[in-house]
Amino acid sequence: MAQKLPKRTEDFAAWYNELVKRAGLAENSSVRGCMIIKPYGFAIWEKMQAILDQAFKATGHENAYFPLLIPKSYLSREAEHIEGFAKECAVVTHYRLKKSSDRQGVVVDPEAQLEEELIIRPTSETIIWHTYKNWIKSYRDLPLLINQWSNMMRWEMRPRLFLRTAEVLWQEGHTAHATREEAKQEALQMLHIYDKFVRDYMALPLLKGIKTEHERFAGAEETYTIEALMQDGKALQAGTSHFLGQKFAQAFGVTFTNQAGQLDHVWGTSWGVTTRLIGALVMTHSDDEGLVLPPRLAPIQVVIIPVYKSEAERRLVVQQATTLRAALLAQGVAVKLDDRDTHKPGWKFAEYELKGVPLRMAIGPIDLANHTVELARRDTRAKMTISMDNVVGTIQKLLRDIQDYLYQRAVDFRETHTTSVNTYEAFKTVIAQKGGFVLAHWDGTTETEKKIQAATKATIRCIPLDASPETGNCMYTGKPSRQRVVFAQAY
RNA sequence: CGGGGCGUAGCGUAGUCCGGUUAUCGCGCCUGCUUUGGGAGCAGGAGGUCGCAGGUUCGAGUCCUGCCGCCCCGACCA
Repeated sequence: MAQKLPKRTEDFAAWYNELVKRAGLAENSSVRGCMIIKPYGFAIWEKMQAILDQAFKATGHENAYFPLLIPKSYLSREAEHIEGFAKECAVVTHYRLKKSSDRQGVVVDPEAQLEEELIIRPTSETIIWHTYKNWIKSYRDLPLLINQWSNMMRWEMRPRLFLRTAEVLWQEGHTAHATREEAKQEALQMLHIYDKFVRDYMALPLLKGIKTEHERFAGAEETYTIEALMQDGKALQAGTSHFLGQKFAQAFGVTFTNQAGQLDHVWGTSWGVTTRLIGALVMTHSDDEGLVLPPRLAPIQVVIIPVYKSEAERRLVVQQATTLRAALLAQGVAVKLDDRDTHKPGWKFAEYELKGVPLRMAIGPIDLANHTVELARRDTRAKMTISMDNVVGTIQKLLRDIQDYLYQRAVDFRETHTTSVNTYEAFKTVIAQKGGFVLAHWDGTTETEKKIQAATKATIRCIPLDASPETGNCMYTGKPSRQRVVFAQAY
């Protein structure tokens, strides 16, 4: 008898942690803060990569690869940027080891010290803009639309699987443009690509908005964000897209001659999403039985489990299951037939529920006699017996239904966990007791923002992009405000 | 880096206060038989430098000193 997961309502953090490990997504490694992404978790990331990569290429971006190591001096070029990242950089100082004096182990060879230390990239703006200086001379070289799939490292104080790790897998896009307007459009375009991906594939509704000055990316002129709401009422930043203005072009001397023959600095953007998306996926849809995956990202969409007693029954059932698997594969359904004889059906039922496989098909002697199969939905846990004749069509429809249902359920959750307040007292109560997104008026100053954060742990997640203007007074200072902003406690 | 806690089999743990034959239990693992439509049962078996290094003692998982690692809370954060 295997152990149950902790309950979400009792200990959300423990539930999440156990679920990630038990479902086979990832585990902690012997290097603090660095996780091992296991095959099942990596399969989800590969699906995410494939879909996003296609969307990037469809909008004219090309993939490239820049070095992991960045000369230290590059990071001092853009003042705000270094301010934001200096505290969490891993530094390479030597290039050789040697046997220790007791011959038992190795030590760093003090004679192999680097003249200039190298920084493991916390993000690649600096080395990329250093390179762009050589690539860009004329308006004819623009726009330059580059993406890279890579890893980066930020020495986080308190790591958590997928949500906050020291080493992170991600993609980072870095583009250069001839005009302010074009760069800004690019940053917004990529935000919309993220939004569409997260909504359509991850079945997760998002809030699109602008970060306040306080929460803005170090070195950006404007940061756009997509914010998701988790089941425990905390917000999660799922992706960001930055309009860099001319800051990095100025810091790295990236200029071009425009059509009028004048020299100007180029305009930049950068945008990225990380394996944190997997954490968002887990925390949004899953339940106390385990993972719940939306069909469009599930590595296995349907699992077939044969049920039998005798060896003769086993042969007949597996034969039929193999035929059904082939029919599903032919229609592009990701199906797995688990015909291992080393585990019992009940064990497999629980196992694939833990792993969040959207649909389970059980087939046994009774089904062979009745020309049926049993289907079970992971999301609603509903079971149904259907005729074998309709299996493929029914499954395709159910997969679409599950995708839609998960999205709708997440939308409903977000709506019931979004609250408008007009007073600071009401704000504090909602943040402390209910959580979720809280819409309130704010006077636009970092000072007020910091005071509210210090008192309630809630931060301004974003200034919504698509909200209608509404005049009011800041709940904290009473000063005038033109729009509500979104507060929440966040990961 | 500040505060708190914990290191005993692959995992989770009892024992540590108050030192004493062979270190407890559960899960998992292996073998056999019976089982197989919701995490099977019975029987047998394997698996341990008690985090590391010193010290006290006739005797240390247990007491003392130092070190290392991990977890939780805070500051930080995609």
